[in-house]
Amino acid sequence: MASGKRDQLIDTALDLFCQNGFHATGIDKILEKAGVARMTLYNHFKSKDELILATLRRRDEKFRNWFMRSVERRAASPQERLLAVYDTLQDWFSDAAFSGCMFINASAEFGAPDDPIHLASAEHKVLVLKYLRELATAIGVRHPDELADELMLLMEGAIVMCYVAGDPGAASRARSAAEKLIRSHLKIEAPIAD
Amino acid sequence: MASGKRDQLIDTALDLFCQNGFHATGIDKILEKAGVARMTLYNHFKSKDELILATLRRRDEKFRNWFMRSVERRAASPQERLLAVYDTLQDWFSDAAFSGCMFINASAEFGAPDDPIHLASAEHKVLVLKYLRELATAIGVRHPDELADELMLLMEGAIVMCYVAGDPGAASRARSAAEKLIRSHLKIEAPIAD
DNA sequence: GACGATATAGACCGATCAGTCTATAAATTT
DNA sequence: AAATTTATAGACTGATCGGTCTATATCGTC
Repeated sequence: MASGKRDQLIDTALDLFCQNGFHATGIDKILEKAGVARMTLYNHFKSKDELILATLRRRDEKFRNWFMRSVERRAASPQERLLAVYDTLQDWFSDAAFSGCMFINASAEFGAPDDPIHLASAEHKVLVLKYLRELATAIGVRHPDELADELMLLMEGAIVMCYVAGDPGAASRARSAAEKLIRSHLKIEAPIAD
Repeated sequence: MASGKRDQLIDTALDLFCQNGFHATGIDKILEKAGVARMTLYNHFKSKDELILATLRRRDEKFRNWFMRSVERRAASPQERLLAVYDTLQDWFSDAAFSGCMFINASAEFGAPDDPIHLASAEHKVLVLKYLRELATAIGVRHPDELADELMLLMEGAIVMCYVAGDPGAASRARSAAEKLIRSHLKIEAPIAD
C-alpha cells in the first residue's frame, strides 16, 4: 500500500468536512482525528484546498457508485429505474449522518465560478445528470435529455428541501412529480427510426 | 433614525456574506467596508452569529418582496403567475452578482438542524413555499399544496443547477417542467363545493 | 545490516479570528 | 448650554488559522 496514510487523511477529512463544513474544519482537527502527523499531510497534499479536492473526488466516486447500484438493485426497467432514483434519495435522506449534498455545500463555501473546488462540484452534478440521461434515453422518449434535465431539477430540489427546510417527505414528493413528468414525455411518441 | 449604523452594518455584511461566505468573512472586513467602529458593531449585535441572523432576516424580507412583486408585475392570472415564477428566477440568475441562494449557502455552513441560522434558512423556504401555495390554491386545482410542493422542488433545483453546475438554462427548463406539472394537476378536476 | 523513503513530534511562523476594554469625541435630547 | 446617548480609534486578549522547518524514528527493500 503506497498511500495508507493518504487514504486515512481523505476519509477523515470527508467525515469532518461533511459534518462541520470546509472553512470551519481546521487542519489540526483532521490530523488529530486521523492520527497522522502534520508533515505527512503536507507531503501528500500541497495545501488544504488540494486535500478538499481529493475528498471531493473520493466522495463523487463513492456516492455515484452507491447511487447507481442502489437504483439498479431496486428496479430493472429504465422507467422503473427513473423512479427508483427517488426511492434511493429517500434512503440517503433517512441516513442519520445525512448532511446535505457535499458538492452543493462546497459550492456555497467556494462561490467563485472558476474556483477549482466549485468546478469539481459542477462536474459531479454533470456526471449525475449524465446518468439520468442514460436512463431517460433507454425508455425511448422523444426528448430524453429534456426529461433528464427536468428529473435532475426534482432531485436537486428534493435535496435542498430535505436539508435546508428539514422536509423528510421531499423525496416522495419528487417521486410523484417525476411520475407525472415521465408520463407527460411518454405521450410524445418517438419517431420511427429510418 | 435610531440605527443608521446598524443598517449600514447589515447591508455591508449582506454583500460580503453573499460574495465570500460566512466563515470566510471576518468581522474586520465588514467593519472596514462599512466604515464603522468595532464597538459599534458589538453594541448592536451580541455576536457575529447575531449579525448573520440579522442579515438573513433582511435578505428574506428584501428577496421575497422583490420576488412577489416581480411575479405579480409579470402576470395577472394565478396560472400565469405560477409560470412567471420561473421567469423571475431567470432574472435573478442573470444578475451579475448572483451568488446562489443565501439560505442554502447558510445551511451549508451551519449544518446542525437546530442551529438558529439553519432554522432561519428553513423558515425562509417555508415562506416561499407558502407563496407558491397561495398561487396554486388560486388556480382551483384539486391538490394545490401538492402542486406547490412540486413547483417548489423545481425552483430549488433550478437554483442549484444554475449556481453549482453553472447551467444558465435551468430556469427555463424548470418553467417547461412546471407547465407539464400544472397541466397534469388541472386534469384532476376540483370537486364542486357544497 | 545498510539504505532510501516515509512518518513522527513538536517548535515555530505571521496572519487572522471573534470579542473586550478604555478613553475620547461627536451627535441628540432635554 | 448641559446631559445623555452613540460612535470613535485602537490597544489587547487568547485562540486558531494554514503552512514551514527540523531532527528523530520507523519502515520496506536490497
